[in-house]
Amino acid sequence: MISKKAKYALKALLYLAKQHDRGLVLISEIAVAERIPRKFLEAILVDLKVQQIVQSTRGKNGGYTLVKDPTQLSVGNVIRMVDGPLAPVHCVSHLYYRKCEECVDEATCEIRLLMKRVRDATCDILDTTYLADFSKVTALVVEEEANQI
Amino acid sequence: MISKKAKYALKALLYLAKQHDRGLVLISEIAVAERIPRKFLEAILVDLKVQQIVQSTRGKNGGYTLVKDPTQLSVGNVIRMVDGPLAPVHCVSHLYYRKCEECVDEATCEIRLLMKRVRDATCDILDTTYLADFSKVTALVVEEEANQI
DNA sequence: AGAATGTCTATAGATGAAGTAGACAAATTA
DNA sequence: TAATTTGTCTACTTCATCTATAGACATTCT
Repeated sequence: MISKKAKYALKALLYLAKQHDRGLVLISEIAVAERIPRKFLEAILVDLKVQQIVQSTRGKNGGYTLVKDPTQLSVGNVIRMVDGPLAPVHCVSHLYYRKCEECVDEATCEIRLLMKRVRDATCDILDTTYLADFSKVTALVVEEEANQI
Repeated sequence: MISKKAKYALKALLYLAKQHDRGLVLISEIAVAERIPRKFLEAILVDLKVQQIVQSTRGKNGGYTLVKDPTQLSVGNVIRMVDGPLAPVHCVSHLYYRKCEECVDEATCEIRLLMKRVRDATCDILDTTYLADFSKVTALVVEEEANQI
């Protein structure tokens, strides 16, 4: 199960991707549109800013924008930033690998081999789906590209 | 991430499956062999008993056995019993379905569609892998079948 | 100066994970 | 029957994490 925080982060980023051509977007606008508790969203956006996914400007007419290209930012990426590993057990995670304390022999642990298949299947999906792959976003990206001509 | 409890449950059941021909197995034997805290394992086994996966006898020479056929008991089944849904979000779970509170329109929610793919991929693996599919267990099942001739 | 924004620090309640303690009940066997 | 060996039941603890909320503060624009 992914956390609400990760779901909120995804929705917020997707919203920003949709509005990308509009420039800065208010926290409260995102909060209302995506039904995310405002203060909670604030904290999430700060995290995403630290990760250099979004950018912000303070003061009047301030707000947030996406900095990372939606065609390069995968859902797996976002979830990992917020929730940590996608893998069902640490011992099959690539980026968050940790040995199981109780495991007698990792090399022959059959639970591990099974979980590795689950991890791979999950990552195959989430690491190859980018924000731009969501239809509303794609439409805008295409539109943007058209404008650049 | 699956819980330690679920991992312990799996390991304990796999151990019971391996020892199936030996009759009753002590909690403490499983605990030592699989490095599971004894009292914690006790609680897990009680749960599994309620779910009618295992059976127990009290008193001297007591212990636990697997009641359910290892060729019929899937890993997905076990994890669900302990941890609940395999799906990454409630709204794509079959057995634990729940609407997302914040979701504006479930039918067109693209995060949901993506998560559904993840759920399906996960379940495809875990619901078609049975305890008997683990090599050590299979070996014993085959052996048992041979003995029945 | 004042309004509209994001930022920072602190806190809090609920929940669940992971584990522990100890009295109790049942079965065996000496 | 008494002692021993098992599983059972109830209760508790500890710790972490999730999901927020409150409020003062800093910055920018007009």
